[in-house]
Amino acid sequence: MTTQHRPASRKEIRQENEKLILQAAEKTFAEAGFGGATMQLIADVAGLPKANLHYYFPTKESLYRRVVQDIFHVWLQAADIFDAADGPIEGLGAYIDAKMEISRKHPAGSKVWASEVMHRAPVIQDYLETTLRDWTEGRIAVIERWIDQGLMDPVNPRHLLYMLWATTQHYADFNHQIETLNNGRPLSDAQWAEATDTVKRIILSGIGARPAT
Amino acid sequence: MTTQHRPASRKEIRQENEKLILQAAEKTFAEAGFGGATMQLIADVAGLPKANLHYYFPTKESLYRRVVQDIFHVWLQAADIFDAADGPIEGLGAYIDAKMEISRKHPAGSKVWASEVMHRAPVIQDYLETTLRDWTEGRIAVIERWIDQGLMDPVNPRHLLYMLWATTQHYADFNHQIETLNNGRPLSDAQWAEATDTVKRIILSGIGARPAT
DNA sequence: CCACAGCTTGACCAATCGGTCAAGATTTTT
DNA sequence: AAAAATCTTGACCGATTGGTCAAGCTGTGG
Repeated sequence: MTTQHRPASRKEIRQENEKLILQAAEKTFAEAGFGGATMQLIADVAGLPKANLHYYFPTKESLYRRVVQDIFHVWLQAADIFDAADGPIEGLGAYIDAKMEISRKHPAGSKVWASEVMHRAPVIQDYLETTLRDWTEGRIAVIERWIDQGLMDPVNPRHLLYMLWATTQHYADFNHQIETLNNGRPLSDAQWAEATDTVKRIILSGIGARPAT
Repeated sequence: MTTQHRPASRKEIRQENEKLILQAAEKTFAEAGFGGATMQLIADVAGLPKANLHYYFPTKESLYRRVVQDIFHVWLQAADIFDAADGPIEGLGAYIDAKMEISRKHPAGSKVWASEVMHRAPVIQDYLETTLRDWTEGRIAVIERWIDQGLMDPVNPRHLLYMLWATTQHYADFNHQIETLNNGRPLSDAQWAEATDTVKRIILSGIGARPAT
């Protein structure tokens, strides 16, 4: 039972504890919401005394802000696949794959984001108005190019994007409902594969995507 | 300024106040979450003293439970259209219309539901396991019949349903994000029509829906 | 018109929460 | 090895919250 006790340096301690706290905070905020989560509960999940949290993050709001920002950056990265593609089948297909993977592996992050946006984005409104808006316009331009190239039917790109977000994030945000309707069991590997496949097939077929020759 | 003061009878007073409180509660729970909403704030929105809320609803949780239950019943009603249809184009099309309409008119209700499910349904888990499960199985059977009749491609009906829920509810739950990406303005009538039309077209085309002759 | 049942409300309370603080432990720097 | 900087933590505090209560108010049925 002699666990190798931390020979940790200062920087290591800081990094390790911040990570521990951020993980506990993400989970707790996702499960209880901002108002329902307490610093004491987050501290318990992280295995640290409450006063220690306030040493690293002065206020509950600053901790929450950091959690939401981190999630947002993970989301943005997931979209690089989008650009490297020659057409909608490859690009949108890979994007759906990536977002479904995130929904499966990190549902808590998705829930915190959803909760933040549902409450009118009190802490990340500026991100919505700058980074997200720019990102969205960029992808819309890509989709419009595909349409012009005859690689897909002329559908409204903005609403297509919303549909992709809605569908993929639904598997994270509503995972409890989906589990309940799956007889209380989490989706198996095969079920996740079928979900991803169904989503891809309906959307790609729905927009009349054609392979880039 | 002499507002016709309540000649109200006992029953009328009760109905009127309960409705007032439930409306204020739905709005407040949607905006702040269960933990973030306070009885005092709900009372202010309703224009009643806080102690009066506790007269009609003994605890915050009982008020919240009532709000969620009411929303759930509205949702179930919206699906009657589903059954009366001869095929997917008519049935799913009408269902999408109905749910988009609800998302536009009552976003608060959708948000409360989403929040409840995201937090693992602490108060309506039994509904998920009974009513929602039965409802879902029923609709899956309808869709499977359409597939057998050759009215649409053989897609997994369960994931198709999730896709419908995800997409339509997204316009309510994430209305703030959508508004922000629309230059801070709510969607116009025309934009709502285009959203609904795009969703219907992609999905109905995506599942290869054919008219019932 | 009177007695009773239902409705209203300001004042109040115990519990909990976010946040503070000072004293001690540990590592780094000089 | 001593001084400085950083990290840890139990005890504590003011503010807020959900909920209570008793006294007064208002329809209603006899």
